[in-house]
Amino acid sequence: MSDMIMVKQKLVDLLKQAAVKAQESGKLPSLSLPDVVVEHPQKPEHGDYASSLPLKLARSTGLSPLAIASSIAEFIAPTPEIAHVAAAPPGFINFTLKSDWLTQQVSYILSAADSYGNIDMGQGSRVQIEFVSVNPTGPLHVGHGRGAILGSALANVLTAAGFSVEKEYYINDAGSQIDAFGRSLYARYQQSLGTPAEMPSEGYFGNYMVELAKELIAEEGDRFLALPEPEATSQLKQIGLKKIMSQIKSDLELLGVSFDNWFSERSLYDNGGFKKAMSPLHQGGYLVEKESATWFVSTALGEDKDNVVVRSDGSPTYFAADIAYHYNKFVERKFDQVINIWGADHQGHVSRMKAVVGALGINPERLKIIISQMVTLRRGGEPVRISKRSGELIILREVVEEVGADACRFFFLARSADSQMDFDLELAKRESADNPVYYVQYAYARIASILRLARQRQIDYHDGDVAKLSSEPELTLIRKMLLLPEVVESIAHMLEPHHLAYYAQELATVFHSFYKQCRVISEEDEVMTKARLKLVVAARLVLAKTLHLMGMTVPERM
RNA sequence: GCGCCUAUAGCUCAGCGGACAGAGCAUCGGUCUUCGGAACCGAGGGUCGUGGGUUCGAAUCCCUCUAGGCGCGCCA
Repeated sequence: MSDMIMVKQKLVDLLKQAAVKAQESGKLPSLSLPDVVVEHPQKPEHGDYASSLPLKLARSTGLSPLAIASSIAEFIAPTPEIAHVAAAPPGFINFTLKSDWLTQQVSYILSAADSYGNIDMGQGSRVQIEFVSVNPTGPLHVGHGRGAILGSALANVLTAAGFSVEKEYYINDAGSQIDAFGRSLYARYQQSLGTPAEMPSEGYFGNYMVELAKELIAEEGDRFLALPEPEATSQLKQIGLKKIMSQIKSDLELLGVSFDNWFSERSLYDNGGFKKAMSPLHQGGYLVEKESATWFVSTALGEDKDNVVVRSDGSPTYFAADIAYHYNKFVERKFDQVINIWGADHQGHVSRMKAVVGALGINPERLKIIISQMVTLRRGGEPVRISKRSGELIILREVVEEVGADACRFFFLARSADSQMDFDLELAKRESADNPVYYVQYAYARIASILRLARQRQIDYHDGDVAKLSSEPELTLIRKMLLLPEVVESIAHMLEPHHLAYYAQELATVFHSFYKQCRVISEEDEVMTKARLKLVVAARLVLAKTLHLMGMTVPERM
């Protein structure tokens, strides 16, 4: 529960009520109201909130927008938050918040503490967010890092928005690519032991496979050479998978990304989940036999082609597994909402996945798929090929170790998922001092430093009077702090965590500006010192919350 | 050929139906006796890729075209 975010909602309600009263009084014709939208005006002189409702009503009523604005404004009931309401040309209604209400919010933030910014939008409904889910056939690369950061930040925000969130990694431990991985590993194993062996054409040629083979030799010796090939391949595959997975796990940990659940694709076949999921599709007539394979007739649902579910050799496709997996998410585990974060190369699967979810009798609206566009990696302006199969791949770990997890997180979060981005390692290192990460974290370190001084001087400010905060830099800072719940709400609604990075930067700017203009600890003015210390503590809370939502650290010093 | 994403200030990007289009970096010019200058203040810089349309109102919605990226397997 948050008073702040309620202000916006409260204004919407006030506007609706005022419009109805205006209608009852005859000043407005009785028509059904459009959606009432309240937003933040760009210009401060237009107040804290504004609505263009009168402009929207102008056409249907035939009245001038400004006249409508005046009529409605007249009926806005007084509230403790609002200083004044104004009708402004061409037809806006502007609201300005009361200064004393604003300053009072500092106390509110202090009492809310870590929970400030949390809202009850989700009301505990269950959301599963599945991300990364990279095939365990090689290390993570930078693009995977983008999805990882996106997913974990989004999970943080959704949690703050009152959803019950579960983060999941889907392990593709079945299928032909995993078999190719096993055969590749076997070949490298043999080669390392001096036995000539040929890599499969669909194999994994990265150097990490050679290293993996050597590691296995060091740990297990040459005992697999004695086994028949299928047995050796199968055993090596299992051991290799485990090793790669633990590598992936530790790479993610380095980035500060964790999961609640690691879901094995193979388990869908082992426990009958696959068969269960197919049955509603059979019953719905969505599966047909064609060319001795089983197809999902997505064309019947408006797709441009059908998709094979079971191959002519009887083995299920990746798509089939995905169907079973989503059946498991929605039907077995009963998530209210499922969010998948996929790379741009999976974009073509979005519509058929939604189609199949619909065919399973689940409202496709409950499945949200976020596509994160490609990251192209550069070094000194030169593009670096990112391919699991090239020997020269730049792995995520390397990047994180070079620029740091915080910088990675901020950088990846600072742009929307659907824009592709270039990431130049040289640039990131060379310009690290200008990195916005430091700007934002510096604001936090400054706050920490002020509070250290206060502690050192043993200033007791618990009785500080926030009502003394009245200057423009102070109120500007408070206004910005009050936006956090709205940012959380907006991100939870749009599933666009990049707004966090912008908000963090704005908050830091406003704080730096306040700091420059308002001396906090002053020997002459004890009253002001105490009031401002309260403000600073509140600012620390808000900044820390923002950075934590981004998954970043808060440095006491830097 | 079809589908998805992108095109906004010199650069990197926000804004996605409302009031003169914003930020960071870069450029130029200012601010330092006290809490951390990794700071602050200010200036210049944009016919929002093109051409249509819808609307009282479009960077924002629809269509055309152009350019770039990614997909379109009985791979995953």
